[in-house]
Amino acid sequence: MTSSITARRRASEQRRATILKAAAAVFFEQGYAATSIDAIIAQIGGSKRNIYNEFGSKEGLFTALVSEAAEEALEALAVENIGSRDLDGSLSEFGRRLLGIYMSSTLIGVLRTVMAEASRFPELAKAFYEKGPGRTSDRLTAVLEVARARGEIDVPDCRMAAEHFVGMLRDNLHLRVLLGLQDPPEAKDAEAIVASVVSIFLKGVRADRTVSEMH
Amino acid sequence: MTSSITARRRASEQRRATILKAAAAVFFEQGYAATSIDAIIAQIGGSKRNIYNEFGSKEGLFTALVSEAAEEALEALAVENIGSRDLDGSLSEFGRRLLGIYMSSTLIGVLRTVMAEASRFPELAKAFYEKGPGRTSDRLTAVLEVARARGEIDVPDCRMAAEHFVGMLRDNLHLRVLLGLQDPPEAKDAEAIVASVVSIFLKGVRADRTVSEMH
DNA sequence: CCAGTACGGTAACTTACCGTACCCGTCAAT
DNA sequence: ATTGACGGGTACGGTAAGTTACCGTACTGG
Repeated sequence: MTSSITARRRASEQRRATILKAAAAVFFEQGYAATSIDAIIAQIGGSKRNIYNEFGSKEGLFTALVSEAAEEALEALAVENIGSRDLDGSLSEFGRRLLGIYMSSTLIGVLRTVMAEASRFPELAKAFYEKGPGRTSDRLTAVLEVARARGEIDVPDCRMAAEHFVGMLRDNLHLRVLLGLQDPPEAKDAEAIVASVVSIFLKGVRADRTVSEMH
Repeated sequence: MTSSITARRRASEQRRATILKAAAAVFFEQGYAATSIDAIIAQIGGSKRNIYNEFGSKEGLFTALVSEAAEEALEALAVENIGSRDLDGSLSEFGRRLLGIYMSSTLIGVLRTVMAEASRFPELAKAFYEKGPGRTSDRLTAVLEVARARGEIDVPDCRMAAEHFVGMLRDNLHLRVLLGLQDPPEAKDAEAIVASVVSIFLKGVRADRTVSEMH
């Protein structure tokens, strides 16, 4: 009895996941308006009732897709506290994760569609920003403020510096990937990028030796 | 006789410009697929024959729009050589212009649509990148290499550093503007951002004093 | 074994829109 | 003044797509 109920629920979740996967492939490739429900169904079989029963409408499917994809991609950031080590280690770890996420095909697709549909789904854009890049900014700002309090760095505005740091990771390479002109970098190249970013940034914000030697 | 011909040509160019302006408003707001020719005509009056006579098709109108809008926005970068001053001045000037362009409503719209439609119009994405961000990278890389040859800076990879620099200008603030969550910064705030970026970057890449004092 | 229900497939309905054709007014040249 | 070309407005063909009505089916509970 209950087993059949849970079996049904499992099947339903399975269907839901299948739909979302196919929807991601089409929405993230073609954009919202150019994507047809038929195109999604053509990938997974079945009929449109599947989608309308589960998500109610095209908008419902799209918002569910973006929310869940963003959530999934971004949760890698939220797991544990990163600011516990020294600044170099924190920034490196931060950068590694951030770059990996930004270069993931999921987040590339989310970025493309969320930017494109920002005027049609403003609340989606807001939710995405706050859960992802906004939270990242907050976290990194806090890390920098601790370092500033310890006299390790010397910047007038930690938030601005934090935003510059994440910007360095979304540089022209990231833009080329977004534009489909290049594949995401291999792990080795990504590591080199993070090292370069952290090196320049750290040297750029570090307090002068005279100051850091004061304590 | 000839006066009427030139008058006609002027009128034609006027019409073309009017169409492009209205097309920009709609395409950049709604995206390619969601934009209807009727919506563009509704803004400027006239009939669709205007558009089809001038641009042939919806695709033709779109590619013409993106090409010309990008060209217009990006030509501010190409005017004169920037690397003639000292590095600080060059980077500041570079940053000022770049930030102004990236925050302009025109380029915000171009970025949104070019990213979204990259899979449908790959050659458009390529042309945009090469004329804009790619050229910027090249230019800045050259500036940095000159500075490195003079021993002013010390970085392993000037191109990578250049890309990081432009990335710093496209930080989370730029993302918020792209997502429609915030208006572009006022001139005063933009100046502060550029100053912060140049300060951190310059300090981050500057050669150690022991090295720069060697000559 | 039977009634009820919920789900899935077919297909139709309605709308939107690209691209084109037609009709009419306007304006210029002879 | 007449004629002809051009452009505005409208309507239409064809197609594509979002959404829903209808119906069969399979599974739940007694």
